[in-house]
Amino acid sequence: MKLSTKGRYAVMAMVDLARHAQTKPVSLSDIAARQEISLSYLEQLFARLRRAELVKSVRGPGGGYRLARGSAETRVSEIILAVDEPITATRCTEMGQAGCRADRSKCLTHDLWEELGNQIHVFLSSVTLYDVLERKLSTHIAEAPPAPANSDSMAAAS
Amino acid sequence: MKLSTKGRYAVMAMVDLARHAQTKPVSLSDIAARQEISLSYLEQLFARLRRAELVKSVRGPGGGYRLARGSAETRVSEIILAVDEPITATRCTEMGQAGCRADRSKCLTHDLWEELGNQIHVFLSSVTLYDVLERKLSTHIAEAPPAPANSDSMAAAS
DNA sequence: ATTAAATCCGAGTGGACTGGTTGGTTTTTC
DNA sequence: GAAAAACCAACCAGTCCACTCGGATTTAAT
Repeated sequence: MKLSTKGRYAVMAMVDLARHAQTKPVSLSDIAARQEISLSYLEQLFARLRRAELVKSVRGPGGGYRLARGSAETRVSEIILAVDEPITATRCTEMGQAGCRADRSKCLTHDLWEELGNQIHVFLSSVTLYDVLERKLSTHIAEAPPAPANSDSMAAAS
Repeated sequence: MKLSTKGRYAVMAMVDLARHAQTKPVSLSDIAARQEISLSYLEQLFARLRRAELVKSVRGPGGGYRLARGSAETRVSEIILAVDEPITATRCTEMGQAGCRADRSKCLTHDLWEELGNQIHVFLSSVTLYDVLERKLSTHIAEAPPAPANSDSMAAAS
C-alpha cells in the first residue's frame, strides 16, 4: 500500500463527506471550500473513488456525492487503495511472486517490507470513516515493544 | 516518519553491511555490487548514516564502513530517520504542535495520521538489523481486527 | 615516493509524481 | 433557457528521487 499525500487528501475529503452527508448529496465545491483542496483536484480523486464504488454521484444542480455504503462500512484502507494504486515495491518486482524470490541474499529485507505492509494495512483496515469522525481510533493494536535504548523522534508518515 | 525507496535502499545496504562485517570494514563498492545500488548514491546515504552515528568509516585502501553499534543494537527506524529526514505532514504543519490545532474540523484526520505514524514507528523500532538477518521478524505486534467485510488486496508500503 | 583504494564532497540531471489549471461537455433542476 | 453541478482530457510548474560526474582527500601497499 502506497502512502502519499494524495491518499491523505482523499481520506480528508471522504471524512468531510461522511460528516456532511445527511439527506442531500454533498457537492465537491463545498468540500473544496471546507478542506481547502482545489476543486479540479478533488474531481480527479472522486472519479477514482466512484470507480471503486466508494461513493455515488448525483448530477445536476443540487447534486453531489454520497457515500456508497455507510461511514462505518467504509474503511480507510479502501480509500487509499482506490486513489493511490499500489505500485511495485523497490526491488522485488511484486510482493509475493517471482522476481525477488530468485536471489535470496539480494532481498534480505523482503520480509521486512512485507511485514510492514501488513502492519499498515491491518491498521488502516481497522479504521472506518465513522471511527475517524467519532475519534474512536483503535489504539488497541500495538503495545510498546521492549525498546531498550534511547527513544528516537517521531514524525508523520509520508 | 517518511517511507520512501531511499529509506529502503539504506536499510538494504545496512543489512548487507551487518551481514558482511566480520573483521575488515566493508567497502561501499562491495555493497554496491551485491545490492545493485550505484556507488555514488550509496556514498550519499552513508554520509547521512555516518552523521547519525550509525556507522563508522575507515579511509584509505582496505577501508570501508563498520556498524557503530552491534547489529542487534541498530534499529530499522533509526536508519530510515537518518536518511529520510522527517518532512512535515500534509496540512497540520507539524505533528503535535501549532498549526492544525487551531481549526479542529479542518483536520479531522490528524489523529489518524498521527496514530498511523505511531504504528509504523513502533513496528520499525521493534526490528533490528540482527532480526532482519536472522529473519526473526516480530509479527507478534498486530493481531487481525474484527474486519467484517471483504478483504481488499494487499501491496507493498511505499 | 608512487600508486591505487577507498572515503569524502558538491554540483547537476532526467524522469516521475504532485497538486493544480484550463477549457470544455454533459446532465439535470429551477 | 439559465445555472449548477458532475464529468473529462489535456497540460503544466515545481519538487523529489535516484543517479551521474568530476573531483578532493586520506592512507595502505608496493
